[in-house]
Amino acid sequence: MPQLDSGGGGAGGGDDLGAPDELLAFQDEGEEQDDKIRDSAAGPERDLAELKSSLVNESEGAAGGAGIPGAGAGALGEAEALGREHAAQRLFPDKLPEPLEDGLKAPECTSGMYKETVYSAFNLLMHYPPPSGAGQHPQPQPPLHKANQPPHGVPQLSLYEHFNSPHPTPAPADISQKQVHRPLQTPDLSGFYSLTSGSMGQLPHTVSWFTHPSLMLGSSVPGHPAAIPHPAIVPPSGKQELQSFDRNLKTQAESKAEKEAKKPTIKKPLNAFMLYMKEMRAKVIAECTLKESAAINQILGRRWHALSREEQAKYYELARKERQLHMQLYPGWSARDNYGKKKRRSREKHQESTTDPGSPKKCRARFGLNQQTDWCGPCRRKKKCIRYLPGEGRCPSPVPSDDSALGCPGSPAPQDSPSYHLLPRFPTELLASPAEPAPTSPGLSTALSLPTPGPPQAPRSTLQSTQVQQQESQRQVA
DNA sequence: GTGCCTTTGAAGGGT
DNA sequence: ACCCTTCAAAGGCAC
Repeated sequence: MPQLDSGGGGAGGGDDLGAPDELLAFQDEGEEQDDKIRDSAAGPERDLAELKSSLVNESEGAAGGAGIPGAGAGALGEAEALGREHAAQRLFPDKLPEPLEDGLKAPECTSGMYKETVYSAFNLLMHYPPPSGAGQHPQPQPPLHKANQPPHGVPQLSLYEHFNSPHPTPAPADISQKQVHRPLQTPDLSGFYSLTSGSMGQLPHTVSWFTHPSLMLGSSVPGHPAAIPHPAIVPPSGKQELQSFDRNLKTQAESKAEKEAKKPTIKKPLNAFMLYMKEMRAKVIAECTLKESAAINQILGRRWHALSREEQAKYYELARKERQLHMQLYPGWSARDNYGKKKRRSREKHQESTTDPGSPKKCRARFGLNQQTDWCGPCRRKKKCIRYLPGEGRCPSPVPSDDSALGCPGSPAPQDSPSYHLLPRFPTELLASPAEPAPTSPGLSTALSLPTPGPPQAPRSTLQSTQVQQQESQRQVA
């Protein structure tokens, strides 16, 4: 992310917040977190550490009251005291923290995004009423896919939102099969991610991950109420629920394959822009009376570029915390795990592009269209096939001050931006809000100040592509 | 019912 | 190191 160059003078937040620097910061998270904890900085990391510490001790107490062995007992003991104190305070707060989203949706509240710590909502999990068997030996739990599945249509919460939500969605029992393949330290945690000693070592500065409240609250943990789901865990879609007698008839291989199919998907943590979109989508929809996400996302993309560094920094920081939390929750998870789950198009697409004459690339080649920008009329469904030419890369996109500056030095001019070729699909009159002649927000005004639809600027556009565009425009009008 | 569209960022594999 | 691909959210739309 080039928008955020180094050298920001902000205290504490003056680090580079772009993606590469995020990584650096993330890699140093352990020390940073440790320092924050020690330095008593009132930040989310401290809350997390405190809560984790308190939960660790709760867990250990439940396991027999064994103290913390080893040299780290002292430090953890302090954290324990702190954590218990905080936990006790938060177990009976006068007022529950407001859902983050409410704050985010109000522009005037965005500055206080971190006033309520990211992980403070962990405490909310403690408010879940314990099951009847709480405190007793864990009983086999029925599959929670049905019972605890979020209502259909309920948008998935980000980690941040989830742990700040007063009504976090319940968890599926088998959060992931991954932990099944890992050496389990305790069968009680089989429903969750176990933390092996190796994975412990991966988190030297954090309390063992199974002390995370969402895990501690698992039904398998004595004394803890019902399992709380992780928002990134999504039960597999489809009708995989089988009757138990059916399962018994399955062969082992089948059941294995079935387990694979039933494996809940652990979603990727949201990046900064995704978090921004989640927050601003409703606002844009309200302002523009648009609902089509593709158009909304175009606007949001422009507004994202129009954001100041400080504003973007909030989301980069939020995304960093999401990734951090995600990493702690799922130490062995890889984004690769979800490859092919959304769409199995990698190989198919590859095959298609090499064999199917009707595929976008082939089609464009046949008609002499620009692979990046030209419309692909002959394609049946694709209006724009290739977004980026190999080697051209993405627009470095320094933060533009206005719409005209959306083009970047050394990059295609705005009118060559692929988005502009979507104008026939999302005409200006549609992107503009008829209910609001004058946009209320500057960002929106820049976002909506789209160029009028027209053929791409020469010399990139060929006559053919122009004709295709015109046809496309006529088709849209019709 | 399924996949596409559209955006940016992150991550992993390949070269 | 760089490039490419995929996925993350969202909801209308096309097939």
